[in-house]
Amino acid sequence: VRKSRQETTVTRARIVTAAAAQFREHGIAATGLADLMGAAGMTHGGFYKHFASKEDVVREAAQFALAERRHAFEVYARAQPPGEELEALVTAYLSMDHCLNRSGGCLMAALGSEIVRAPDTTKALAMEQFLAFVALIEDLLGPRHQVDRHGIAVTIASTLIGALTMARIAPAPDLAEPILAGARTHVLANWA
Amino acid sequence: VRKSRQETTVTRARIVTAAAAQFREHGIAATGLADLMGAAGMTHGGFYKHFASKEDVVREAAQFALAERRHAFEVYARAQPPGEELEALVTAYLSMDHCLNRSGGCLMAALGSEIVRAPDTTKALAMEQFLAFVALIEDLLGPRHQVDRHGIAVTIASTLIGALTMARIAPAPDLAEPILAGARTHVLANWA
DNA sequence: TGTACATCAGTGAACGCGCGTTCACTGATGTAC
DNA sequence: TGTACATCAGTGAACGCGCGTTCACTGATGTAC
Repeated sequence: VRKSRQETTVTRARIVTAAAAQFREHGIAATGLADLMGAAGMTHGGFYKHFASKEDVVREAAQFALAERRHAFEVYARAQPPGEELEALVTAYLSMDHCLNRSGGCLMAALGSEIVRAPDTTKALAMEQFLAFVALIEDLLGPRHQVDRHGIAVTIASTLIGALTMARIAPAPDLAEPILAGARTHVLANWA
Repeated sequence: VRKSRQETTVTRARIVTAAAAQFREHGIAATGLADLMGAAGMTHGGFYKHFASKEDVVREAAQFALAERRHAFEVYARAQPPGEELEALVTAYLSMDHCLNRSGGCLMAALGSEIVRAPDTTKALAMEQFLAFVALIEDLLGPRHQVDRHGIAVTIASTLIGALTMARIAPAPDLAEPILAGARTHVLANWA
């Protein structure tokens, strides 16, 4: 049942999208190729017509998810009134919506400690995307911060990722909320 | 080859210690019971004389590792000259030593995103330990911070965990170092 | 433009492998008298 | 205190299962003339 070149491209993209969601929802190790292909609406056998190995799709899914999320945050932040961009980004990142939406949220918060053990090529690509996110924050930083803007942006990004991960460890939303709120309050108090 | 009650207790503790190191080094899903028991100097069959399931030893290893690390940080910090305790803790947590020592370091940074998917009992225990770490930081916070000390401590703890995780994603130490240094500088500038 | 053939996306069965868990067995330890 | 028996920590083989990967096959798509 050969498919046209255009259909093949679309199918491949559908697998990457499904993989990005499944990995973030259930973790990389816990997501089997059959789960992943099933979520993309296919059987597992066809996987190797698109990718050479599981590690291959992990790399592509990570790249896709990180770039997509960063782009969405950037569009959202830049649509805000001047001077409120950073506050909007921080508030959106640390929202209960984001906390509950693992499969569509930040891949670093969803898979951070699994990426640490990924092959170097995957880690390098994740680091590139992290630094691009840091660059976005740096760009949104108000003019009152003149020295070490990069260091401040690294700190803010780390706080967001750390706080969201901890909030998700909370076994109930009423324990998660104060973690998100605390981080939001103090990041904004210091830098927005 | 029955062992004495005392030996049995020691053996059980050895398994928990080995498990805590193996899980932090290689991840929970990637560590098999055979690896874990091998690291404790036994064969895998004896595992079920001490634990009811893998999830059981995960829970105990997490509890142990988090409590042990927090205790060590507390002892270290309180041994510093008055007023320098928080700076010492932050510096130690964000050191390259800690970054390279996954198997003996902070379990949240090593396994954060795997704990998110653990059963609620494990998540609850991890959250308790996180809040105890937050309480330690709150206690070390200087007297110039009077309002929302808990919120500040939550933010600092999140920043430490997030920054260490990101530093470990860096594929080389020269990319990890500025992340640790940036977070250290700005946490100390704001709150120490 | 039409025809014949090669290509290849997707299916579903099969592969070896390592996982968590169970079990029969061993022999030193604990207990009862 | 000594003896007989029950207990149980640890071993190593075995269990079923699901994993990543391979493969023969199908039939629509792409290509060559």
